[in-house]
Amino acid sequence: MSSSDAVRFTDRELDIMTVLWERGASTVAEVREALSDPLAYTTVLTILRILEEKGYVGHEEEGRAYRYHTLVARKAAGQSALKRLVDGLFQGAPELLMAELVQEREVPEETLKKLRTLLDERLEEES
Amino acid sequence: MSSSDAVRFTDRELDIMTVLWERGASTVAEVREALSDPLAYTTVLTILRILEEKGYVGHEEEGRAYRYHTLVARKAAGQSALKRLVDGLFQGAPELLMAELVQEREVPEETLKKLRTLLDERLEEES
DNA sequence: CATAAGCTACGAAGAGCTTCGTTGACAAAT
DNA sequence: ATTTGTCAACGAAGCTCTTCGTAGCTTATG
Repeated sequence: MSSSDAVRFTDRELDIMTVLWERGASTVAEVREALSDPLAYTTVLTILRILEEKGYVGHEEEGRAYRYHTLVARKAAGQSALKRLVDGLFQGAPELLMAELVQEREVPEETLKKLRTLLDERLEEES
Repeated sequence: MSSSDAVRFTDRELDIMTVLWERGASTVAEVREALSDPLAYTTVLTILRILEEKGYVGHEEEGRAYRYHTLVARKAAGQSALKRLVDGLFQGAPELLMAELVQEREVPEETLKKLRTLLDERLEEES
């Protein structure tokens, strides 16, 4: 069953969570520097505070600054978003989404082979 | 290559688009009735008008009412959302998303087998 | 003809998102 | 000791989303 999370990020929140996931715990200044869009210091701070309020990040004091860290795994966020996508646009049927991906032009053969391996493994452990 | 759409719906917009995709062209009253949440008539109308303004639906007069129809295929919306998801939460790597799906508990064996068939076909036509 | 019913158009109000300026605290540099 | 720099807190402003009430039009119904 797993928990009914509902982890969800706005566009900007996701930008910032991504920095935290990739860099690890960071200060406001560090996050700001890592972002591709040039945002004001206070803007980054504000969003970090909102993320904290929502329970997605936490912080520890480090000297006079805060160092923020994630409280949700990227994987959990991905699962949650994936479920939302399947439910919302793929009629709750994961296979429709899979088919879409498999048939997409841009996936290289290499990837498809890896996926088949994965699938085979999964199918074996099924029985 | 395809076009750089950026088809994107808010929660409520998606609710209504879904009705239109599933029922086909519909009047405001019909959409309203098909929705699971009880919304005021004008609320539905407003969102349909917004969707039209954004270019996602069109309408034709039918008697004194309008009949709304989609201008974007559900498939296109799905592809667009899928790309956004992969880029945003799966590091641009579709195989990560696929792995997630394949390893999910809830996908029945039947589905996995179908998917492998699909994969095999795709891999054959590759060479 | 008057009234009721069914529509669309308009606009407003509250909530959330995004952005940033200003303020006030504290420490480092002159 | 005064100035400069770095930081968090606060709050405001503009935008979108969501919801709905009211107004105004047109066609049936009494």
